[in-house]
Amino acid sequence: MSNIDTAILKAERRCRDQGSRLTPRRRQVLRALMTAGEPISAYGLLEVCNAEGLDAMPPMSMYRILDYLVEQQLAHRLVSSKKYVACSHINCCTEHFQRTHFLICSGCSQVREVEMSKALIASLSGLAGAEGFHLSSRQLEFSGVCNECH
Amino acid sequence: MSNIDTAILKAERRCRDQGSRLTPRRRQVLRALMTAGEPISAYGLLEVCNAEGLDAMPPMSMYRILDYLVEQQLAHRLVSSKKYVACSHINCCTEHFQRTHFLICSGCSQVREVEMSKALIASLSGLAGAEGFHLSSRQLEFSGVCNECH
DNA sequence: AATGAAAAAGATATAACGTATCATTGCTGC
DNA sequence: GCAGCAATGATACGTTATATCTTTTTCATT
Repeated sequence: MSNIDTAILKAERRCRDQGSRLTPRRRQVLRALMTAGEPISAYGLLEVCNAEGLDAMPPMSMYRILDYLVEQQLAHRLVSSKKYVACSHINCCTEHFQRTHFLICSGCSQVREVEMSKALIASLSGLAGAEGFHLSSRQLEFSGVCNECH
Repeated sequence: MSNIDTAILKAERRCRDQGSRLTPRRRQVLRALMTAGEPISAYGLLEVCNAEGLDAMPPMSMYRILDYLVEQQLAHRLVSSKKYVACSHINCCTEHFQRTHFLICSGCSQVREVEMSKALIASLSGLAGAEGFHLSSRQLEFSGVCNECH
């Protein structure tokens, strides 16, 4: 059984535990997202899914499904590139990180999804506090270059 | 002389020093941006400018001018909201920060533009390094709530 | 099984954001 | 004034995202 199949099973369980369902459409999108293996746009996913023979899905449905997957933390939306990635931690954890960041390689589009250290959160909150702000961002995105591309 | 007028003068000087010009159109957009006082979209700015009586400007021109202003660091683009703000430091510094972050209040849209501390940069770079990445982001955006809205 | 409420998905239209390309205008140094 | 370059205008189109209404599916209850 492939990694992806295992992940789908885990995702199904997660949805059920949350009182919702990983429907066939949602499963199809999640699988497409995992298969892509790199950030992909909503319309890119649409193309992939609609090439798979099932009836054509309208954009609205794709956005709804992506919203759902993001809500369930099975996927993430990268605001800096307007693309989506499957969560890297579907297989490894029952609970998702509270705060995450993404290191996005501008060479190869590879994305590393990393938990924020307590120390980093503390220093960010401190900085914000000094300016009279209470932070609420749960996700940060950094662009950079990975070792291979460097 | 208003703050904005002073800033325009400074901006003009900055452009001249860079070997370029703050043309009437560019000045008009920069002034509109400063007058708005909060993040505003390219199309929002277009409306403002086109309401001012001069000939209508096409979207393309607005984007070009915004690109220019961002390049000159007279304005910044907030990727998380697809909006633009005038740089807060036109009046106070000759050189702009190398790295900046933005604290964006989700209550009142107020934006605070802050220089990143060396310590923060160091801890971010460290984290990225541990993941085999070399950071290149020069701008981070945090959403949060300001004291007044809290 | 029939039924009704709620969740999900489909259909259609349109809004919002952004860029490619080519033509025209205007500034600047000779 | 005129050549060359920077800036702007005009037109068209591509991409991303949402509003709204309808239909289908699911699932608990009778």
